[in-house]
Amino acid sequence: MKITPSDSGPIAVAVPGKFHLKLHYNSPDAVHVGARVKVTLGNKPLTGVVLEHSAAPNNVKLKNIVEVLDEKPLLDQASLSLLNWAANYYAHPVGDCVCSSLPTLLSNGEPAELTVTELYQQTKLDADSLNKLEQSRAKQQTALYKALPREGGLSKAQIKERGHKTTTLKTLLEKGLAQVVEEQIQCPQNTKPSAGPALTDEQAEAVSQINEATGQHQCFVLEGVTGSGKTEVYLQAAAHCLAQEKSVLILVPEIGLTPQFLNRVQQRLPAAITVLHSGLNAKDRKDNWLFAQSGQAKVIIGTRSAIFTPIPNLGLIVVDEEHDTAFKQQDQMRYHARDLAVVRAHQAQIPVVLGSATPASETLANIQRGQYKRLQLTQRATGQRVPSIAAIDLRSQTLKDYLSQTLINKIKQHTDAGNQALLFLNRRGVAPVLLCHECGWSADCHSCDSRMTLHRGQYRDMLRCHHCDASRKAPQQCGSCGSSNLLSAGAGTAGLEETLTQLFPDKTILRVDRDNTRTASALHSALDKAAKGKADILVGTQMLAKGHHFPKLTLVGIVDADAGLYSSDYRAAERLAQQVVQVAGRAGREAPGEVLIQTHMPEHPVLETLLKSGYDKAISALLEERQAAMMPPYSHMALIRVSHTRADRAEAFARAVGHFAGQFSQQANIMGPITAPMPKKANRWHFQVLIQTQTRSERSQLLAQLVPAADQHKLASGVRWSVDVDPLDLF
DNA sequence: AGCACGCCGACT
DNA sequence: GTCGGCGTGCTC
Repeated sequence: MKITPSDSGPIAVAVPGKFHLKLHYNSPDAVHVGARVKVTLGNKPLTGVVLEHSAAPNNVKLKNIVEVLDEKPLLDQASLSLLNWAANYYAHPVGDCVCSSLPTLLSNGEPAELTVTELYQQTKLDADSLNKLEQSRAKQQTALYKALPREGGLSKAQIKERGHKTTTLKTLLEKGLAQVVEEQIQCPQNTKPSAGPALTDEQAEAVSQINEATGQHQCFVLEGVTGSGKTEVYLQAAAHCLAQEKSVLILVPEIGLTPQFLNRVQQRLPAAITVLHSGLNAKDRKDNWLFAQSGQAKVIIGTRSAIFTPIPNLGLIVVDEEHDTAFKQQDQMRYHARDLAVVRAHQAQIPVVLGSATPASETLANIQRGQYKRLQLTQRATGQRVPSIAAIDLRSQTLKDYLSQTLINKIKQHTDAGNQALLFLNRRGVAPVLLCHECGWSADCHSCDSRMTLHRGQYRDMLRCHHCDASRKAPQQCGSCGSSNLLSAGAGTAGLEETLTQLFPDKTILRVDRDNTRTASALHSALDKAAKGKADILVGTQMLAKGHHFPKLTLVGIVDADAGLYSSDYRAAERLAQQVVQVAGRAGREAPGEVLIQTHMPEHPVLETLLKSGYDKAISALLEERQAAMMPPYSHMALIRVSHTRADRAEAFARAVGHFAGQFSQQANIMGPITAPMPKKANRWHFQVLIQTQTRSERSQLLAQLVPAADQHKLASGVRWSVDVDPLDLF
């Protein structure tokens, strides 16, 4: 590892907050780059991180730092390089980026030390006393005495775990048979890993390719259908990495939703393993982070923020379910952890594995460009059949709250056979679109090549274009066939649960979505119920598509595919394709399954290709469309969102942002300002400006000038604004 | 981002 | 006469 010189004198310090220029201080004492220092900003005491030893800028008198908090660097060069790269790419202040990468307790300035706990160990006994104890009637005390180690010790929790009573411990302590030692807690070590199954040929090939890349940069895309054993490939590659004395970082979308993944890694790898996610309390988070930072933990499993963790001797990064949008941070610095994983692996010259059954379009584009190497797992390791997928043409069918008779009959058939049906609602983040029930026509913008979204009004519904801000009254008749039977896709499914209850009075219906399962425990108990087959019909959103096993599930109905196919959001079709394949993976784990997709547009190219030729071909078709339209990943976007309590102020600032953007780049395509899809939210008015460039460097140069300029603008006061580089949604 | 400084309306 | 509204500008 590179040794950072410790030096006194002027230093650049990362501090939290919106400072686009680096702040400098003077350090009378020697201090390492990456160490924390206590400084005062204005008259506020703050904890900062030393970014570099550098010459003082002109015309500023440097303050002295108050105190050096870390004798050794807390962040290593690898983490600082990544944070620097990210700050630049995502146009976010470095200081804020660096400080918020630390666990709160450490960014608050607490010492970088592991929590000290009390451990209990046995006291040495001479042969006589030991004999006496063993002969006595105190069986529980004897058992506990023998269970306690002589060196190190067990925590109270571990003692309880092993079935001893705390009162027994108390007695042992009183009798002087046990004693307390205080020690820093240690990263749990898996000493007896269980063996994994034999690999299929495809899995073995994938593992060997990853292993061959040890010590050099290569990005692999592990593409495998649900049940094809991607996890097994990660585990074997990780084991190989560990055998080379190197550490492994595994990123997962949400730890809470995949406890079985965590358990499996913990049981299988012969290493000290730690986890990093937002569900941990502050203390655990700090300890686990320090396990990783100190090199004690060799396997780090974490959610997106774990990408910034310093890990000495990192040898491999795995990103599981790489297509998952949870990897994109949606506030502060809007980074994508998968993309940063690739950057980090490149900087460290190590392999990275992106795993998914449905790789994101940009990932497939990178394969096509020859940037990433594809590893495919085509067979289900368990040998089950992949469920059949078909579309139901809704045009002119009688609908009962968006349910077709075809689907209702199928639900009856499957549940009567004692199996489960899952009805999937694709509502999240989808703006409703007006479409004709008779012919499938939809309302398009007259001046753009995009779908208009439907806004429910008090007197008359309005159509609005997200791209050019044009709006007009919603028509009463279809623009193609003249029918007055118009529907709003993406809405109108609210009563679905109720309708099902009426249709199937003798069946148990379970609804799982964010509205009725806010907490993790509520979700778990619901999923548990579902998995045990205690519900006949499941109704749910997103969360049901992820990682859970429902053994009795044989029918999946995608109720409202139109919301994805007709959406004005250019990514909606991709998301629908992913959801279809992901939910299909839930069906037929034991019995053969079937997936039915309700739509007014069965001839939609993405859907048709998906059903006929599979996911990859569907995304390829989609990528061709994007290339023709110069949409990402063939161009590069940055979305600037602006809000203010006053609409005129928000719009004026957004206009200024657009002007700056035009000034700083002649080539960039600047769209807006337009009103956001929800113009007034929480008493603030929202506007946005979309910037599109040919190259990434053009965009980052533009943003590097734009951000500080806009920040210093007169109109900036009272404005909240953010930059979203590579936005997932354009609203 | 905070936070102080500063200049104009409704209260003891 | 002041208390406090938030507009403006600075923080190494």
